[in-house]
Amino acid sequence: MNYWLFKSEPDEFGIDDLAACKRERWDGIRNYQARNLLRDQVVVGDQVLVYHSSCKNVGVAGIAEVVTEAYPDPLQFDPDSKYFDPKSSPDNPRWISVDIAFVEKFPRLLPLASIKSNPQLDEMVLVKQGRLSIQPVKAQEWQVILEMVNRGRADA
DNA sequence: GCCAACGTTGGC
DNA sequence: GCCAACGTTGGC
Repeated sequence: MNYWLFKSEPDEFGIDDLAACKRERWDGIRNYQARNLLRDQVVVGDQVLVYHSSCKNVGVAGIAEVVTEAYPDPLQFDPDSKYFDPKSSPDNPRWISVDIAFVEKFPRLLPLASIKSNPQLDEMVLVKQGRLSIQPVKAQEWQVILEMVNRGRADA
């Protein structure tokens, strides 16, 4: 079982949307590094930190679980979608998706600033290579993050 | 809205 | 295959 961090823009689709629909296709990935991780390493049962980016409060908002293998992202074939890719074709799809299911919304968002200020998380991909939209998370990093979230819970 | 970091494209 | 130009991401 692997741990990941998936980025979303809460204005488009955030943890609350996932909590409401329980399960959703994670689509629109248009970066090769992220695509390769989805294709080669993400498997059913993997745990995912849902991260909110490009918004007022950036940080980790909750947890989801991978519930399908990678399959072609249908948006790449839809001319009306902003994720349409004219260079892709159904017999040789370029982009893929997985489905994820809602697990938990944190009582409080864990801000990026808190993650950056924790020396135990210095090596996180989020800190070192912030732009990648699908990121591997080490088991140890996952633990540290959950501990930070749980401390916040106790304060609440 | 600015800007740094990074990814992609395309000419050569 | 290099590299300059350009586009995008995303924190602040």
